[in-house]
Amino acid sequence: MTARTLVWYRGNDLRVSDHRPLSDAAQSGSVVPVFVLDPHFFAVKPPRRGAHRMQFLIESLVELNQNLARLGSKLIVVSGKTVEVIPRLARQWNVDRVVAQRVTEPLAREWEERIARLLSVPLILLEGETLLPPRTLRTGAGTPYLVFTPFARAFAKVADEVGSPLLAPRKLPPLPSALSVSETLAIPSLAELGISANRHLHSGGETAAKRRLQSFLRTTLADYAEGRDRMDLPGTSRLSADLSLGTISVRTVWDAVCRCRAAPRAVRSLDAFRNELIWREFAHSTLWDRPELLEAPFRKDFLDFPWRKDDGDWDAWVQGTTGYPVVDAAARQLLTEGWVHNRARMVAASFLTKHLMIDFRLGEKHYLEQLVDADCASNNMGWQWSAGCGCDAQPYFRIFNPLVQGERFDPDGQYVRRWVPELAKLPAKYIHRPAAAPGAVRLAASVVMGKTYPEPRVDHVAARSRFLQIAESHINKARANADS
DNA sequence: TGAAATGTTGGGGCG
DNA sequence: ACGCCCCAACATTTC
Repeated sequence: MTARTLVWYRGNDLRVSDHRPLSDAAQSGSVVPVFVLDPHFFAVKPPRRGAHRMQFLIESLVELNQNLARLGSKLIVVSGKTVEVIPRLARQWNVDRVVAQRVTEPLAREWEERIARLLSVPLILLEGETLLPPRTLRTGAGTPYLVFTPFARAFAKVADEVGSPLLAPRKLPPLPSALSVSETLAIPSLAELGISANRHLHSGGETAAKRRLQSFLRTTLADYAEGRDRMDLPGTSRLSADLSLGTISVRTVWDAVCRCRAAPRAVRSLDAFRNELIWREFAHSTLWDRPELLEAPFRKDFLDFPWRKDDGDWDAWVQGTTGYPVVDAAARQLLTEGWVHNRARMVAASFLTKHLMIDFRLGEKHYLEQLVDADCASNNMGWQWSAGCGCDAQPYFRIFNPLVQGERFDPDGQYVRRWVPELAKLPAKYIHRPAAAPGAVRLAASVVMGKTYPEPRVDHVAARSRFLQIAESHINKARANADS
């Protein structure tokens, strides 16, 4: 009952509510909560996360520290390499065990293996990043699921194992007084990190996360089934960053939705949202079983795919100057807000990989750097799905028409108007296809193709048939090689 | 968690 | 009254 526990906060768990390591430690003696500010966060090598996520991280750490202080403790922030710092502190502070939340990300798993070897006390990993531990769901043959629908059915059968969220500990013991904390830092400010504050970002921290959840349940969830696809409306939960940094636990979200007393017409919406959470489970489960997916396509016939290298196309896609309004809106929203509507992510990813034929891994890396909600597993699954090479991906010949997607899911053009203001004065009829607008309409809207807004970088029909032809021939070739 | 091409059907205009 | 054409509207298939 007098054990001393180091609670190792890893960045996917920045909360005190429903935090199994913290609750577990609080029941068994003294608690030392630690977060390591690792130079890896600032490194250039993937999977680096960028400034948007760093702002959300810092805000979340500040609040985590406040919440721990309210309970009688505090967050100790130490700078250095995680794999060195945690074992050293465990030794220095003479802790009896280290407890942390399990992480899906392969690099984090490598770190925890190295740390476990260096520690002379147990490293205990507890669940919380996902609703169910990876490897819970297996097909009849004992293999991982390759298709979402059967995975979701299997999930439904054991969904009651998710359980109820834990309350935050009522009180935490103060930090042991003998503890040397000479090397601990104040949580650095953004300015100290050389990052200028971005007012477009949602605020981090546990309180903001709970507010977002409540507002979603109250105002958005009932119409989620249709609303989630509308790029121009706030029809989604906006909880992705919170789930990724763990300012709210996915179990808390799941539980809250299951407790919702839904009007009959809203049942479809509840199911649709739960389905999205199960997609997240599927992504984590898949990456857990196949960490190599961060490097290579799942489908073997996509190895050596003839992706194009074209700096001009790449820059246009990154900056939002492809001449396709929805694609450009998505690019600019990403750079500005560190968040993109899911429908726009799909259209942008499809455009990069199919119309421009650029390697999905470049897009995946760019998204990981820019997104606040940068989650390796979901990001990788999304990109491999879009490129058509993932597990349960859409077939390669399923190619989004960015114009049609815009007209269907941004019918008045408000999404485009917000992010591509040079088109704002175009009427809804032409806003998704400015190149097709009559000259007088463009003139009235002050749009000059090639001047105020770029000509479409590729022709949709031509790009579509180029991809179909190359993909089909490559896949046939790969299949023939595999047979022989 | 597509889109485009192609096929089918059925109502209405018209000779 | 009838066949013919046109063409939505919907269904199926192909990429």
